[in-house]
Amino acid sequence: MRASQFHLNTLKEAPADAEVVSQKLMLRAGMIRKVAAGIYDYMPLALRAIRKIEAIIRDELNRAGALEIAMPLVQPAELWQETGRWDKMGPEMLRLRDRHERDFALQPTSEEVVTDIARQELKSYRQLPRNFYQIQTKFRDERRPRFGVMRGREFTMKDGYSFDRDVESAGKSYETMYAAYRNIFNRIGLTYRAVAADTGAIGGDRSHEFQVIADTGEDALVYCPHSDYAANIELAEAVPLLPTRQPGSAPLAKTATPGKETCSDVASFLNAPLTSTVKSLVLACDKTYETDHFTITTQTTLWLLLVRGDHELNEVKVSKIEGLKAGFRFATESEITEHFGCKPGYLGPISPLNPIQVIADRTVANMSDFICGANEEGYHYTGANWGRDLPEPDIIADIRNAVAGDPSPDGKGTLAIDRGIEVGHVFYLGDKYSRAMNATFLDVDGKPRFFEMGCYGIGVTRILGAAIEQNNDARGIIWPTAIAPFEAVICAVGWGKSEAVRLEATRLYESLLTAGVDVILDDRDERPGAMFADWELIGIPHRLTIGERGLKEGIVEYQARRGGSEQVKLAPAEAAGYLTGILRGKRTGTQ
RNA sequence: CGGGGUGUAGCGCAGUCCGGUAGCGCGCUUGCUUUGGGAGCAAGAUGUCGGGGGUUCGAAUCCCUCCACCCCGACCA
Repeated sequence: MRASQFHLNTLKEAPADAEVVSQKLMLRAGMIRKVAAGIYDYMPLALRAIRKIEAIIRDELNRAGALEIAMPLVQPAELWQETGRWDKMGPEMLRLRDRHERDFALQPTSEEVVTDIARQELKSYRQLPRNFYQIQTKFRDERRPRFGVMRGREFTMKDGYSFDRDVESAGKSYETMYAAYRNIFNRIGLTYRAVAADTGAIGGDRSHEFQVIADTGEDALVYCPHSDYAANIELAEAVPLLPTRQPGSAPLAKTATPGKETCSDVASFLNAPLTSTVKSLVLACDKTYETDHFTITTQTTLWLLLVRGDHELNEVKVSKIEGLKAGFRFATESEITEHFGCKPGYLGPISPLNPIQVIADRTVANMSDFICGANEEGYHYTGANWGRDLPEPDIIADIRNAVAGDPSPDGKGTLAIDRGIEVGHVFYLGDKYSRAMNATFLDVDGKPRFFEMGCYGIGVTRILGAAIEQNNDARGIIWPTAIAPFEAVICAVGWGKSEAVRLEATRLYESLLTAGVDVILDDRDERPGAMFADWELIGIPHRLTIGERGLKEGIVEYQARRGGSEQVKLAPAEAAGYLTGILRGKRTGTQ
């Protein structure tokens, strides 16, 4: 490709509404254009990177035995009604009507359609296992699209689905996909971590997220540097920090703490460690039922949850506790005042105005001589002890977020936390969809059985954003070579006036093309500063510069985008070989 | 959806309080000079001032209304 025939449109300033670095750089590099909230044009540079990502995904999935298909973007309501998701999905699913007033949805995912394929196409256990995937546009009408392509409404996703005859075989399909995902992300060349993830209503332990490590990531990843333990913080077990309860020695004392409403304020006011305080959080569960045909009554139950003062409540863990599974919210201030006889900031488990179910974190349950609110404005208790000063908690459970420094649940060291961007997810579905849609095959005994399913997603366009979030500097993007819009650029300095530069640059360009290098020749006759700034912003990983000045000394210069300003001086005849050597080394090195 | 904010040239912004010829920088066009880190000079082109309604002799500016976009808020690739 010659730059004079390509479409480049770089900006010195990013549009004001761009927030994260990947969005700013993609807009400045002219890769994307915003058409509406969360909806973008992908210009030639971006599409080249997307196609490379897709090619790697196809290659690895095909190698792993998956089969590419294409399912419709516009899907009939009937299929979604079969699984009940037509009602469950809510406004995130964009619905539309055709001219006959029939309901359709723009697909946010394709479990229903692919299960419909399976129940019609897969009739015998002899056809199993089978794995279908597609790379296709998805639409999710996010409440708040943001971060450019990282959380768009329209995006490209690879979604795949496996069908197996039993749980054991489905486990193998899952492992095969997990391994394929590792190969895919290794080849793409980003630093990532595969972490155990929440399985929601399905249960079991077969759900892993592939997270690109970046400080700007929305997810927290808990891992053990000394073992292979790694989990999303939503799931990661937070072990009790006190092995057993020590008997308390301090007397219970009500202490004035005027105006001190947070644990850290109370701790510093009382000159006590934050770890000796207990944080009280009040949740409410609303249960609605019809008392008769005309009246709907709401019954609200309040729960008091206790975590240590320096810990945070984990709402995903809470949602798995019996009695809170149906859903919960934070109690309102008036509900709290009514129940505790005191405003938030001074709440505690000792003698609330009305009795309440108490759920203590496992660490809290072993604390002694702790500090908690006295249910009286301006006062806290010190020296509180379970059993002696208040009843044992009704429920003891892991309800806090793990924090860096916690012991690893596998006992092999101490946990650390990274932030990550979720770019892939493998998930065991079981027979949730096959059962709902009556999708069966005939097993070896001649009896119909439900398919055991798995689903596997990769956010193709999100990978672009994640790659940039992870790899950028003050000058712009730094693409991993495997997904760069071009592997290399030749900057021809003085193209317009120097015959020697034109000849040498063209010769080098041709020999790189012959060697199979994806190279762009910058023949725009721009000033060198402008060329360098453009390609550094765009993030092309390898650059060769040819100018009259260098040619007089018999050299062209090589410079890597990453790694500062060191230039390698090369004889023009050896430049192509030098670059292909680097690229070949890279290619084998990352696999 | 709730709260906050912004809409003026392709991009970044000023002008709005206090109504009176629509501006600046970047980019774009033409010419000359320049040519190894976003060139200089000169001459240009580009706006329904987000839309609609109102007040006024006169509205980017004041009033009403609608819209779009952004930011902050616990289901997600």
